Amino acid sequence: MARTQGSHSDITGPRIRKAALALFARHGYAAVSMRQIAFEVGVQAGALYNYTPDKQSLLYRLMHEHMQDLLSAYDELEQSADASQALRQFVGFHIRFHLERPDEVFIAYMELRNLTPENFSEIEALRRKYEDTLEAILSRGQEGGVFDIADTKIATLAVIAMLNGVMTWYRAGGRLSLDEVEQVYWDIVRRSVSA
Amino acid sequence: MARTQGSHSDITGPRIRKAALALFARHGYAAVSMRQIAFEVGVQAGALYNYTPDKQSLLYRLMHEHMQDLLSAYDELEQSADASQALRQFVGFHIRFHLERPDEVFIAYMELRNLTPENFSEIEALRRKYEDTLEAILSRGQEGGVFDIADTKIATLAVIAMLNGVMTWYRAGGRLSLDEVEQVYWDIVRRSVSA
DNA sequence: GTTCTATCTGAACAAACGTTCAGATACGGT
DNA sequence: ACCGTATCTGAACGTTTGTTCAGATAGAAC
Repeated sequence: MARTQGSHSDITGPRIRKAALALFARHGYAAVSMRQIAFEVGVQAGALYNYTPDKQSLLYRLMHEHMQDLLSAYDELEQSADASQALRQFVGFHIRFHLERPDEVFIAYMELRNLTPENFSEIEALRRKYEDTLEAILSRGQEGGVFDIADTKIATLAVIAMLNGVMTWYRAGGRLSLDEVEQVYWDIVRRSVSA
Repeated sequence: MARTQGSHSDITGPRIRKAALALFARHGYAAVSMRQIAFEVGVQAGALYNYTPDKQSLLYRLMHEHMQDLLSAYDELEQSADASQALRQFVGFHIRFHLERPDEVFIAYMELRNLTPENFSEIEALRRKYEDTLEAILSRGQEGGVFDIADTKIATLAVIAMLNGVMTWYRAGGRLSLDEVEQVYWDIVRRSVSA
């Protein structure tokens, strides 16, 4: 008989979040039931409530942790003083970080509307914080004369949107390697902002 | 007493689709019930089934009609033989067409996963058809030497992703007019592909 | 003015939903 | 060997879900 009760599973919590992540990404938050998540973990639905107060918090935590990871990972990079170098760095970082976490990324921007207003505000603030790091690079280059950008706010959003597009088609082992993808996108981005 | 029955309402069908469109866009397909849609129309849930065999078909039809509209609207444009002109035309068309239909656009690419496999294939084929029109322009310009593009397939997806980003932030009456938005994006696109 | 029929109501269906909780269980500490 | 407690089960709760359908109704056709 498999061990089913009593053991203080330090691993059940992570397993729940992992299962929820995969299911939310594939079917969408609203379309996934607590019972499906529980089944994936190999547990009854009631047991989930030892690890989350409710379904909404499960979603919020996934998104919050992802945004925190994103920001702290970028912070750990030592940014080049040269704006052009910094931009190249950003492009590479963004592509690699996001391609490594397709499920988190998908959720973090498809399930925003399923957050409560308060939760939404917090996630949105983190996202803007990330966007601001890119805009800072663009503004710096603009002032330094290495970039020629009509509107840095729009350019920021345009670049991020473009880079995010990678995730809709990139597949490991496909026609292009990660390095090639990075190179191609850097080519496009560089020229779209260069003086 | 309001007229509630018997009248062959040629308008109920469109009203159902309109309500479904708005609700799906705001809350997501899975989170919207047939009763909510019916309430919005001012009718009982059962009446919806005079106009759609099921909820899934309602979603599919909305997406299919949108993609058809997109393709036929673009076909009606007389495309310039000059690749650069054609690209500019595409950018303007894409931005305007999509900004005029925020709900349809939102659904057409957020609810793909809620389609049955067969329905998904059909919508996906239409989307690829649209993307191919852009790639044709880029390839033409590449061969003619007016563009310098490393990979036209990626460039196609990158441009469309970038343009789609407009819808996440543009609001009528905001800081920029539609003409200005179009101009800024054309600037970015032009430079990202120019020789 | 009667009949016909498309349209809608209102109730019903089984299934699934998120969440709660008393009770069973098995491990860690003693 | 025993206890204490964290963990999980299993059943239950009240709602809501998509969908069906017999019957009511009102406009169209004659």
